[in-house]
Formats: sequence, structure tokens, C-alpha cells
Amino acid sequence: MNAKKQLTRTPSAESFTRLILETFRFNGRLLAAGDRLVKDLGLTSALWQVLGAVDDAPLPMAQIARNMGLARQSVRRSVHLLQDRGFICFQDNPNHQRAKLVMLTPKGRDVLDQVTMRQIEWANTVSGGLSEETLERCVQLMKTIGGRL
Amino acid sequence: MNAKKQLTRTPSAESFTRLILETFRFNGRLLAAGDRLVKDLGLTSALWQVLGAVDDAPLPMAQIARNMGLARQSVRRSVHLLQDRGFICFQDNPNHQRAKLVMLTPKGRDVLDQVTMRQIEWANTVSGGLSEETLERCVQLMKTIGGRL
DNA sequence: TGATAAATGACAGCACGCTGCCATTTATTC
DNA sequence: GAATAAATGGCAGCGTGCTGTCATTTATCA
Repeated sequence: MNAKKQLTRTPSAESFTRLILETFRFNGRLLAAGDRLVKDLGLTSALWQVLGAVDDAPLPMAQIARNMGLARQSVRRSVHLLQDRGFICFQDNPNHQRAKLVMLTPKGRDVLDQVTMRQIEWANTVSGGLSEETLERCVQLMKTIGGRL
Repeated sequence: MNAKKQLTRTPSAESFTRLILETFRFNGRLLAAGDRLVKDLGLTSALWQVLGAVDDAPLPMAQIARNMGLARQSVRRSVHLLQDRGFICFQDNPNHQRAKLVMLTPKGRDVLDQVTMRQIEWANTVSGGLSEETLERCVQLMKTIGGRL
């Protein structure tokens, strides 16, 4: 007979596929919104994220990359751009001769604090009326699926 | 007094902020998974998406871009790459002299059908055991938030 | 200790998103 | 019908993700 195997998506797979396409769009929207939020301070979404990654403590580039889920080299370029703009500097790492610690400069600290305040107001507005539980379930779902990839 | 205004995130805004960071990671994972799925066919996640956009009917570039939520020029480059690889061609548009319709070639049709079958198996596996309702709620949430940006 | 593996950052280059600007074509408005 | 606006695609160039390769440093292990 040579009948072709009938291959169809399960209902969950249908929804998952929609989730994928929506994630692409959502991701693009978020990056654009972030860019708008910090543009006048000489930042972008990507630079902001790296800046935020060393908010709490100085870290070597490779550690920042792992925390953000990016390649080392992606973080490296952002770090150098931030250094050029005077937002971050390098601090000697007692545990590693080559891997210096990326640290905020006073200027970087000021800018990050400003950006954080803007983000808080923005996030409060955008998330207004949304259920915390729904949001959290969505985060957990993405983590679960992400772990399977 | 000059007391600084205390600015804190609402619980929803806390979850929303986590959702943003997780979206960046998830998006990266999805793109990487898609690249792996179609690499041996000479495709990438981006090219695949454009190919899929003209699965049902030929469309002009600008329409594809709108459907995907991308800039026209992003789609344009993908379209030209797909043309170079012989996966798509241009068809005269009776309604517009300049905006030709992007159409699958027989080769493009073959490849897209192969990729679609792979995606179905993959999506069925990855979404296994996940609640359709949870997935769908996540999609709706992202659409809702996306609409506010 | 000495050899090997793993981690780190530098450099080069690619993929794919974006913007700005342009000429042409189509739609709208007077 | 003519003037204006909007849409479309082409071109150039940028931002940020990736990979591959390398030298150096650190960690591991026989």
C-alpha cells in the first residue's frame, strides 16, 4: 500500500507551536520597548542587561554569560562597549590572573539606578491588572520547556 | 525633608520582570533548537519561518513582514537568500507592479514539507505531558502584554 | 610533579534583527 | 485629473547574537 504515515500534532503541540511563534514576536517587542526606555542614556537593551548583571557584585565575563544564557563572546563585546562609554571597569581577580572582574563605575552605578527606577515604573504600569499567578505559571512553563531543549 | 520617593515593584511587576528575562533565554533556546532541526537542509530558523509564511499562499514581502512582526528589510534579506538557494521565486502580482509575490518553488515545497514533518515530531515530543490549557494561557498572556507595548 | 583537560578572554567573521534614506508605484484627497 | 500621502522594495550600515580558532591561565589526574 505504501500509505504515508499520518503525522499530526497533539493538541499540546499545536499550542506549543503557537507559543513558539508568539515568543518570537514578544521577544522582539520587549527588546524594542527596552531600547526605547534607555535610549537617551546611551544604552540599549543588551547593554542594560549586562550592566544589570554586575549590579550586585563584580563578575568575570564568562560568569556573566552563563548567568544570562549567552555566549561568552556576546557578553565580551557588550562589556567593551560599556567600558568605552565609561559605565564599567575591570578589577583584579584574586582567583584568576586573566579573568578580571567586570565592575560598575560610579557613572555606571548612577545610570543603572536611573534605568532601574524607570523599569520599575514601566513594569508596574505594563503588568497592571495581570494576575501574578498567571505570570508566574508562564515563567515556570518557559523554564520547563527551555530545560527540554 | 527631601525624602526619596520609595519606588518598588508590585508583585505582578516582579513576576513580569522575571518573565522578561526568561523570555530572552527561551527565545535563544528556541532559535538554537530550530537551527539544529533544519541545519542539514541548508536552512536556519529565520529562513524556515519565512518559508513557512508562504506555505499557504504567495505573498509580497511587506505582507510577510507584517504577519511575522518583523521589519520589511529583515524579510527581504531572508527572501533573497531563499531565492539564491532555489527555495522560492517571484510571481507577478496582478494588483501591484512592483510588489511581486513570494512563492515556493517545487524544491522549496519539498524542503518545507520535510521540515514540517520534523517539527511535528519534535513538537509532539517536547510538549509531551504539558497541559494544553497552560500553554494556551501563556500564549494569551504574551499577546496581551505584547499589545501593551 | 608533569601531562592533559578545561576555562577564559582576544580576534575574526557570519546570521539576522534593526534604522534611515531613496525611487517607484499605488491610494487618497482635493 | 492633479497633488499629496502611503506603501513597497532596494541599498547601506549598525547592533547583537553566534561560531571557530588561538594563547594563556587554571584545574585535574595519573
